Amino acid sequence: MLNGFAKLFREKGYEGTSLAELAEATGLKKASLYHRFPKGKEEMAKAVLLNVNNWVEEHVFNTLTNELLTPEERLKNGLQYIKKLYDNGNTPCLLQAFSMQSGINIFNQLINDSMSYWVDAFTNIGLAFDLSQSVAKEKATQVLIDIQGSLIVSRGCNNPNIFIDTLNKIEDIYTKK
Amino acid sequence: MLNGFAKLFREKGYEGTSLAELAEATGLKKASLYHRFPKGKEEMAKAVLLNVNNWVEEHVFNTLTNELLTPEERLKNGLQYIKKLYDNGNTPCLLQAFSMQSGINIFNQLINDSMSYWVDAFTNIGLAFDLSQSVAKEKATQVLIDIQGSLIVSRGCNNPNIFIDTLNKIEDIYTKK
DNA sequence: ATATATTTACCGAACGTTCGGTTATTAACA
DNA sequence: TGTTAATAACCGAACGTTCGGTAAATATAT
Repeated sequence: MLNGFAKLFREKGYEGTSLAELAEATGLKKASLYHRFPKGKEEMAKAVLLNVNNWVEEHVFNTLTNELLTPEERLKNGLQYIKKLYDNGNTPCLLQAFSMQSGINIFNQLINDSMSYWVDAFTNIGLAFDLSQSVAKEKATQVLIDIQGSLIVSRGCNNPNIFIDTLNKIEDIYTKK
Repeated sequence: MLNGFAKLFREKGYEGTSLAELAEATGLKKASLYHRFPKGKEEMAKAVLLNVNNWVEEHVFNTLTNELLTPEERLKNGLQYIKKLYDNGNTPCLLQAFSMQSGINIFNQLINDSMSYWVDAFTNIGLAFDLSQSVAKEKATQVLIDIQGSLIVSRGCNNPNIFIDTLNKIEDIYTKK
């Protein structure tokens, strides 16, 4: 159910997704959604965002910090999950979709937290590669930029390879040099 | 007038911007907009996109290819215009705002062309730095990714410095190493 | 120069549609 | 039977758009 919502929100944004569409995606009727989400559309969007965050924590973050693996393995596996998250570059980022809308909006805090979370995750892997805290954070920020930017440029240029190539390059950022 | 539209579209997206807001931004009434833009909202959005493209061509592209300047000067000045275009990282990118909406939308072709245009512009400066065509294009794509990504991450982290730092780093990509 | 015709710019009001959200009723199930 | 889930019907408000008509500006003709 939340996955169906996510697909809509990612591709159409918050304002661009109507309750009619959200209802159709679930098979339920519009009114029935208010039984599950009494606070309406905003609650649905937040639920989706939290759900994605949980997936990211479970898969990406837990992988990047899994001390049973070597740093190289953590990074490689973590990036695989990211590739999956964005469907090889064919799926827009939910954070983008929600941050681009309505000027100062309701999701700002959640988005801010989520981004910090991503930075933390990659700072962690940087530390595993024996980088200093400051360098690790610098690289982590660049990884975020690369992911977000390549998603946009991939889509804008109709070329998912740009996203794939970027993920490969991220691996090099840590392992080579 | 188009600048007022641009501000709205950039911050609220296409669907998120209403005709009432567009009218208010001009001082005209809603109905009057249809005198200037008979095809309505879509025509307004396209006019804004073309207007921005013209600005970019006039300032960014012309600077990057100005043979009266050294490659270093072209790059430095071009980046200055980009900094201005995005108001030091405080203004979202119109291409992002339009590409993120409505699934497969009406602007896809225009967005695709605009992105190619940016890649061309930076491929050009790469060639001025004596890079091969393929390496120049590779670097140009990365510049696009850096700009688009840093705009998103800057905003997401409430830290415009991320955008500024990225522009500085782009200069290094060409001038150092 | 003056009066007339034509075009341009603008606006109030209303259009049909869709928006997010609510209420009253029915169906399902314990 | 009593509680929960789902729905049909409906709401006011806002959406993008259209239209009839007015005022201002421009062109034409005398």
